[in-house]
Amino acid sequence: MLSNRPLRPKKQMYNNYYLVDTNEALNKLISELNQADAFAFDTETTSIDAMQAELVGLSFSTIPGKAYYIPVGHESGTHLEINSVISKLKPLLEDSNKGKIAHNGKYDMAVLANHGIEMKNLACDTMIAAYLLGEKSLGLKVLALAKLNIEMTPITTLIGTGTKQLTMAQVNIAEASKYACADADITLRLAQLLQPELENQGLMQLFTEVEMPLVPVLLQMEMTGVKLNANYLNTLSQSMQQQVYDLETRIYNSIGHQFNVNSPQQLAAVLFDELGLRNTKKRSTDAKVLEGLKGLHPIVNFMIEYRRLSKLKSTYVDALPLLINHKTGRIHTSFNQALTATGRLSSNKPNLQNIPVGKEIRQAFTPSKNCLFLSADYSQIELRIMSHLSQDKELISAFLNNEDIHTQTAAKVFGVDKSNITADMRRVAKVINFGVLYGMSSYGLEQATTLSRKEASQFIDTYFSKYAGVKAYTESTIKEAEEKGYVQTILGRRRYIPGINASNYQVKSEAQRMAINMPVQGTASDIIKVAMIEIQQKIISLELKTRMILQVHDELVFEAPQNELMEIRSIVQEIMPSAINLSVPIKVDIKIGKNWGEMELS
DNA sequence: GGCGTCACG
DNA sequence: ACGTACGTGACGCCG
Repeated sequence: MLSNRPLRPKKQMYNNYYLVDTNEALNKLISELNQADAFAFDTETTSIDAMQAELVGLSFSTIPGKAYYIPVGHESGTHLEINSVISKLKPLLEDSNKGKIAHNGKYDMAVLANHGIEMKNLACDTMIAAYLLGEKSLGLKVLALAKLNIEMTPITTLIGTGTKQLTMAQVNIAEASKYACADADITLRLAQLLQPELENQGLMQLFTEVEMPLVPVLLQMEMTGVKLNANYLNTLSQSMQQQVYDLETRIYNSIGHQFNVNSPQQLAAVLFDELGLRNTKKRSTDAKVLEGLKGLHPIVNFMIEYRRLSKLKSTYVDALPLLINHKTGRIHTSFNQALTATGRLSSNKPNLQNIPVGKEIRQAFTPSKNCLFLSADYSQIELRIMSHLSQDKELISAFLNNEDIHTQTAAKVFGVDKSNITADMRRVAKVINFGVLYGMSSYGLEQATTLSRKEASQFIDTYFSKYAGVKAYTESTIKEAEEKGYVQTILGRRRYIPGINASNYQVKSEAQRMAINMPVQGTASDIIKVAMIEIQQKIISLELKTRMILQVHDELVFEAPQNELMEIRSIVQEIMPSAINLSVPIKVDIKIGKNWGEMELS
């Protein structure tokens, strides 16, 4: 297949790039920045990790094709002294009337924060703009080629690769200057190109009122971090190590030889070939398969427990303490705002959005001295959103009347009065309610319950006859996707669904499920993002010491001094439910605790 | 670097 | 008849 890339030649980088290494030149640049409404900038540093990065230089651009580089941290060559540069730039960067344009501005803001600059007014982050526009690759260099047809020099040309890789501080100033100026220049040009596209696609409000104001909120959360009780985890690790060792021994004894218990392939050989245990379809050894093999051989229960323990130990108990920052003594996750297909955030290094529920691990997360944790989570937010988007009468009335939604669904699909719903019936109904959000199939429902395919199929039919609005909504959403090629949230966030008109059944079905789920999951994300921005504004305006520290999709966790607890509780209880108006009330549950593992409703 | 597995919402 | 639940990130194995 031929490349989609335009055949016209790459544009030449005609440009005026200037090195700023005298006070005169710096003053001239500052006056130019002062006269501009907005400017693009970029930082050069010694590390991709903002918490470790040392500032090497800054580049600025106010006019396409023209840029300046201020070296401040090169190991050789002469340049201005870093602190004098910082103090001269600080007023401009902290001026909230001066718009800043950057590519992944959260990173640059973190670097500046480490030099005492609290940057204000990130007006356009080109990485996030590209994300909202559905660009597949968000790197500056790739976007420059794709959107501007400009081929930029990769950083490896300057610093090399592998173990011999240099840092920017070791690159000579003239080379670094050209590179850094191009970054600021291209960022500015991209902003000028992408902003009209946002406008055309109805994404500008989402961009300027949600995504851009969210950046400093996330930065604050990342920089604050969270305290971790490493001593506790280290002790826990030792006792887990003993248990893991004991389980390994029992596993080997049960079959008479050793093997690598961590190898699914070797385990499959033991279970299916050697022991001849029931071998359904593939050679999967996942938890569900093991669950089905229970009682057939002693190894099965040992393996189930071994998997649980080794997962907790390797992923959390052992890994988390290693990520404690030596300067702050806390762990600092990184939130990715431009990754998911639905608009959710993601969290990495470490991922604090998948810490196991329950006391054992979570109690290791503790508040600072004299503080408590307060967590606030949206109750059944996605079903409430489904009721709003679908305008289904029965779903809406359930939430308006504060009914137990799973009990109501159970009553409808089982055809039984609410007073006669058993725990089992409610459990099935809960799975069905979730299934609706995912574009459920009879097979999916069968797998998630003990129902047969036929029963599952009947329940789905009954569900859609009782909640006709939901059925109509899923059908119209799929239709919209087929016609437009994308679906959207309440704030206009889009997800393009390329497979929606595919002839392949499987591709098409997957696309349909994505189309059904994204507006729901994405709207939940819109709502919590708005709430985060408003809560943070309130915290700042009231000069509270409370800090927002985590977001786990439908939950916010705060660290609050004892004497601010009641105030932050009422702020959160005021703002979260009213962040975006739906056709149904939004409910928020608040818990307070002395660690993340022992939170109690408040 | 892809795959299987499993932690979360 | 088709053959799956939606969205993530981290770990260990294997090649």
